[in-house]
Amino acid sequence: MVRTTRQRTAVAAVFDQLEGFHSAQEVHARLRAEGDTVGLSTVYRAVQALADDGELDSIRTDTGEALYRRCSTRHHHHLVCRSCGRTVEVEGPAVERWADRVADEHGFADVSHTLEIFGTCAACRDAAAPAG
Amino acid sequence: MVRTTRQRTAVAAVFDQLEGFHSAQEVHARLRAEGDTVGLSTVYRAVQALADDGELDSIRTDTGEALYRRCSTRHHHHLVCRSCGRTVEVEGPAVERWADRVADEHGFADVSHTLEIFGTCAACRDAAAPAG
DNA sequence: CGCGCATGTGAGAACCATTGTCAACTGCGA
DNA sequence: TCGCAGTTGACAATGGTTCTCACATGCGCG
Ligand SMILES: [Mn+2]
Ligand SMILES: [Mn+2]
Ligand SMILES: [Zn+2]
Ligand SMILES: [Zn+2]
Repeated sequence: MVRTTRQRTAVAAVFDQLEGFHSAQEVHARLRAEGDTVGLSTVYRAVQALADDGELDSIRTDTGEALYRRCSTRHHHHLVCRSCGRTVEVEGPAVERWADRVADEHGFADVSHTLEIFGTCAACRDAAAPAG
Repeated sequence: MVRTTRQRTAVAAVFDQLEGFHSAQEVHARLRAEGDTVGLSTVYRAVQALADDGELDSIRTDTGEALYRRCSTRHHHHLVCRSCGRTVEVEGPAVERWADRVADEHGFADVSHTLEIFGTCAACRDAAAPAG
């Protein structure tokens, strides 16, 4: 049976104040900075539990680091800025159907999928452009 | 300027004999077993170089481990069996266009994407089914 | 209200894939 | 063949994540 603890509440609260994806380490540091001490192990357990419950969405960076963000419960994917990390939730029913169909055609069952789109957002392109 | 060395040749050769995805560690062990000694660091550098050249395709496991496999040069995605790791290369031009369009609509440029489909293959389902 | 205990916590160690170091080695153009 | 930039590999270091285990505590129950 799952208990409501100060620590779990604090970790969940962080994601209410934060946009985009953040690592367990980042959440831990932020809590520390606020004077809200929560052990690193506990933060890891908390974000994983939240992700299992579907309250957080998770992705892996190129380096294999796990990032989490609060997300809507409905199935969706992410459009992520390579430069600033800004993310946009996107949906594509047609893609969903395509994935299921392709898997079915090859005899695969219990189908799931991961899909992420990467690019450089307009703000980051403007920032990089020569002034003037 | 890139040199042809015994080690790089050996690593590349492994992927000619192997189906599916394999880790650097795995490749290293296999070379060792064949009496073909190649340093672990060298194997890591070799698979990364091959991936950069587009000769190997790479994905990350749930645990963040990098896996590589020889793949065709044309853009495609993977349908992977959760149980045995068997993979099928799949293509979906419509998905490509959708991803580009979605990114464009949100002002993102230099767009790329990752897409993987997971499921249980027919063979694995048969194996799991009660005998008789 | 407490009690009891299953759950949760956290400091620190362990894990383990990956990367860095650097002296020795070698492919290959000149 | 020479010279050296590119390459190697034993080993150390990194760093994110997980494990350990003694201690703390939420909460159902009496
Ligand atoms: Mn989807
Ligand atoms: Mn694609
Ligand atoms: Zn951006
Ligand atoms: Zn299978």
